[in-house]
Amino acid sequence: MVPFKNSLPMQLYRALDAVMPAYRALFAAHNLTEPQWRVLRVVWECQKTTPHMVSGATPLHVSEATLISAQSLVGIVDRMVAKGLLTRLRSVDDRRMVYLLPTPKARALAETVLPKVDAIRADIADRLTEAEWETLGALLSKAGGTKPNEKTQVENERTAG
Amino acid sequence: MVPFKNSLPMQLYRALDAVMPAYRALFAAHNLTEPQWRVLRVVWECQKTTPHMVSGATPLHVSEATLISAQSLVGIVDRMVAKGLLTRLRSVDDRRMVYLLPTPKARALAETVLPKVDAIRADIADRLTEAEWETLGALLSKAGGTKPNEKTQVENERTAG
DNA sequence: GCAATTTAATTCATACATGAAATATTATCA
DNA sequence: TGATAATATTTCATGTATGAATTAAATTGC
Repeated sequence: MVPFKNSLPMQLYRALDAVMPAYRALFAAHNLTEPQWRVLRVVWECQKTTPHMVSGATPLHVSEATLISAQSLVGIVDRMVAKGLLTRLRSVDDRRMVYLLPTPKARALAETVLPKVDAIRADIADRLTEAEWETLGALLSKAGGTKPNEKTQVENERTAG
Repeated sequence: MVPFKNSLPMQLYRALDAVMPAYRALFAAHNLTEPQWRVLRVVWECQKTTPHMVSGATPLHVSEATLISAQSLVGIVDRMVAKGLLTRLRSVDDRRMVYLLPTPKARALAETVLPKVDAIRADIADRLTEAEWETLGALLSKAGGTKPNEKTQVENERTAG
């Protein structure tokens, strides 16, 4: 029987434990939690890539892109709205729908934090070669039951939305 | 800039999202949460591997082995005690110390669940070859900045902080 | 020998995760 | 057309994570 600490979940959790503190410290320095950053990043990306297609940033889309459940998202967005980072806009066409929009403050914040996030990423990137990163990514998705070339759920939703 | 979804954290979270539901469903079927299972497993292992060395199962040890912070562990252990799975025993030598002991009920539970956990693991194991698993493990620890025989993050955090 | 520090466990406040269920709205089809 | 199903979001209850502070006991320095 595989020792507990060599199990796939524990190896994954350990890897996360190793890389996340640096990111979280950065986010905390900007009064953001990690989930809040993920939401901000996705909402910001949606605005940037499709400036006129506000419909991209529905809670469902953000939920899928961030791997944050819809229920969790409610509270996260609540707090971000309270902090003046997001606004909720209910659709007139389909009043079940809500659009999440970044405020100017949020956009500025994203543009401040993104380079620093990338700096951390670049630092971590040095630990492996290009080829190794590629192998790791492929093995991770394979271990997760997703064939390398197969589209992920998030991707499908993305292209669909 | 690396797309958000191809970042190491998101790849790790996706892999966890892919493998954990099966485990969590099993744990839930036995009225356990995932952290509770981790604690149970470690406490049970300590008992099993060193039957007379009760001192192995201190909260600190469990915290390090499970990657659960000491504060979180308090509540988790509280609930497990309430469910009759653990008993807390305070040391007479050093009254700051507590030993966590599995009840007979907990031991029976562990022996019921462990084979099922291993069945899930075996199922997942088929997705990669032996060599690939080894590569994945090596790359994960390398990506985490930990050389194979180096101490874990939790330990480092402690000694560093 | 005792003040200062360290250590182990815990508490507290805030934030997040999860399954189940509720709410409101729109789509389906017999 | 009107009951029913599906969809998007939210609420609720319970459990967990995290940083900061607390308590109690043990160790160290002087």
